[in-house]
Amino acid sequence: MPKPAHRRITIVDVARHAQVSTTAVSKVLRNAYGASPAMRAKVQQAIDELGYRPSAAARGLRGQTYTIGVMIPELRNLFFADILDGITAQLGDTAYQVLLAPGCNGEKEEARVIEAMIDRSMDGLVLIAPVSSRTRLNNVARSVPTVVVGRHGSSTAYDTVTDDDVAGAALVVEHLAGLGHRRIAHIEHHETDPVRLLEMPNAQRANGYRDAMREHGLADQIDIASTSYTHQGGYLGAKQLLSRDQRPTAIFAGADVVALGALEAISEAGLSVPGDVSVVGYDNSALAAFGPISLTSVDQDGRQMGANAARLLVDRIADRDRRTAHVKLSPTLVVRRTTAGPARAAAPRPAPDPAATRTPTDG
Amino acid sequence: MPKPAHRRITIVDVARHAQVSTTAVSKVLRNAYGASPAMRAKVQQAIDELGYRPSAAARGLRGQTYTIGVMIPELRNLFFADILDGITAQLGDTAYQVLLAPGCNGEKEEARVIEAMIDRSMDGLVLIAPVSSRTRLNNVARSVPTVVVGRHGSSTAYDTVTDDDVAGAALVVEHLAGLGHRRIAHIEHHETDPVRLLEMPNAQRANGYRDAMREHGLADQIDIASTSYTHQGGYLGAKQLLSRDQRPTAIFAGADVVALGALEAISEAGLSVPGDVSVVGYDNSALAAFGPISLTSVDQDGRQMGANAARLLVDRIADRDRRTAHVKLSPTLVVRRTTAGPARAAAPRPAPDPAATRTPTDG
DNA sequence: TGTGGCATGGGTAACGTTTTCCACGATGTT
DNA sequence: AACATCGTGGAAAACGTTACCCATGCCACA
Repeated sequence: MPKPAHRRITIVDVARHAQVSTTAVSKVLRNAYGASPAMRAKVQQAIDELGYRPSAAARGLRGQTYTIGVMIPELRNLFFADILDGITAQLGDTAYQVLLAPGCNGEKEEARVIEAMIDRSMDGLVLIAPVSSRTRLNNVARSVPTVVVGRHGSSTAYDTVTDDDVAGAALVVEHLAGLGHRRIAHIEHHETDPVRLLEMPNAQRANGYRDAMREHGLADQIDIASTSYTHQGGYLGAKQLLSRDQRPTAIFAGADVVALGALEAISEAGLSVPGDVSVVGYDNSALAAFGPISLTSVDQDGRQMGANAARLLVDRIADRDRRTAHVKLSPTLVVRRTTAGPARAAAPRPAPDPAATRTPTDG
Repeated sequence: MPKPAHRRITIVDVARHAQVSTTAVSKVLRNAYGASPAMRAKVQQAIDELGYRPSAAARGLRGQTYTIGVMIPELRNLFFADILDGITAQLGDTAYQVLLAPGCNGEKEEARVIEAMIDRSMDGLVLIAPVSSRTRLNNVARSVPTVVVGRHGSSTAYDTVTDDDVAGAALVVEHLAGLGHRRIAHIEHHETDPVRLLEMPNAQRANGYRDAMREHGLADQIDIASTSYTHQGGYLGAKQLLSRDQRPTAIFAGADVVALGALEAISEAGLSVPGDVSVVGYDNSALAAFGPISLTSVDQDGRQMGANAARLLVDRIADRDRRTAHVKLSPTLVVRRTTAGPARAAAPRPAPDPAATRTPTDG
């Protein structure tokens, strides 16, 4: 044979080969009710012998596509990659296939991508840190099962999975205050939109910072540089903070990249870390764990968030009318080498290597 | 209106609303031949008024799905993200939507993912650094237009886009030899499979290294540590190389992560970079560019590779029988602060601040 | 007045699955 | 014995789009 340009095997071929109806084959494929064990075996054998694979396009026309779409705003963000790992791990033994839609930074792009996923009749959507309006999200959720990850604010249309950013910020303040710091500053991502001010993690972190400062009797020390969650934002924010009359002894950056920018500004100012200034990040990304950087950071078990999202989504696909659920996970603080007691502190402790330092190999 | 639970608008609705046939609407949708400008306008208006969006599932059953699948073996690899950016940028103004399939490290996983994409009747596939056998790739390419990125070896069934890894390795050796180095060692990703030995970039880099060393009259200095392209691989490889009787004055790591591992091993051995040992990476990832690391590295324009891949794929979708094309791009070397002349060279330079120490320096 | 080509529009049969409904025999119940 | 029930299997109608082919009207040309 030269090149048969194989016509794809269809359910009809399988049915003929097993000498049953296509209905029967379909039932076996979907584990549906109404097929005896004998039938199941017979059909399964035909499927295996012919190497049959169902066409998702055809399935989508009537039933499910067994496809779950995940929207990721930024592929380079390692935290998002962790979430994705959690999703795929949770979905590993199911029939669902995960597909990612890349390149959706900005509301317009995001809308386009979500539409594209709906057009492709995906069975469910996981939206990671979406920026769309609440109304829009509700509309989306009404037309397809949806789980929103990393955005606060509960809805009756979609499930959510978040990390407790307020608690994360509190962990940071607590850690620093426990080390003896009082002038603890924060670099936040500037936000004006009133809804986002409530729902976006960055705003929650800033709120958590304020609350925790007050709780530790440091209300008068609250000092926030409002820039953006970028390397440059960290650099500029730290510069701003360091130029204060009384400069902070500790900086809580709202994200790891921000902390890296801050580190550069601090070093540029001729100061040392953690000798003169302690620095804490957020996300516990691979960068934070990297030996030479060794950044104290808040860890948000991304894998578990992803796993929860996947579980909720599969549940909702099975029962579209169940009540919405809102999972909030607790972060932990990973102490590394960018935090220590303030220079002017009483106890002249020899800076001990914190327990969280890692061997070079598990970076 | 309470909650209509909107039935999706179909092509029939549009046809009725515009008072034409579904065939006409379909022609307008696909920019197909046989529709007058007047017809186009009328139908387009109906589409806009009704907010109609075609169902990809239904389309896939007869024609195209306007979906392009990209297989990425490792999301965390920033170089792959660049490639993806190039693909989406090139496809930006077309009707195609890019979808990513994650979690395909390993031959088995890769096969599963590729099958999944074919099942979903994608119009074309971009496979980034696939590990499947040549036969398998050919089979895939026979059933769907395919472009393979980052794997050498030409095929008559699929197009390829690669970076010239041999040239890249030569750039490194040239740079180091130009600085006066003679003992230039290499850390490679171990490979035994004969096909991969020819086709995989890592093998090509090792070959390029050997060739370049010979060309520079350094054949007797060839020294390779065979580990893996991971952080740990770099750490162990460097440890191995540093324990040689005559230790190398320069290490060419086959990838940036490998270089980072090597940096840790070097620092652990009490040596400085680039004072005692120069280090070069490959990929010019964001990590390499990061100020405190500032790693000299080979840059492979990932965006351009992606753009080329997308262009080739769209071409092939349009004409499945055209000859296969094989694009090979040239890398460049980005010199940063991890390379300098060898310590025993003539000039008694004061040891500069090695980039690998923890204190952040600049941007 | 035919004849052929071209531009335009539509009718209809796919495409491969799932869903809905019905038939049939076996079994249990009154 | 008559009647409901259950378990199993199949026929046929969707699902929304595109491909294929034909009908029509118009024009140019012999």
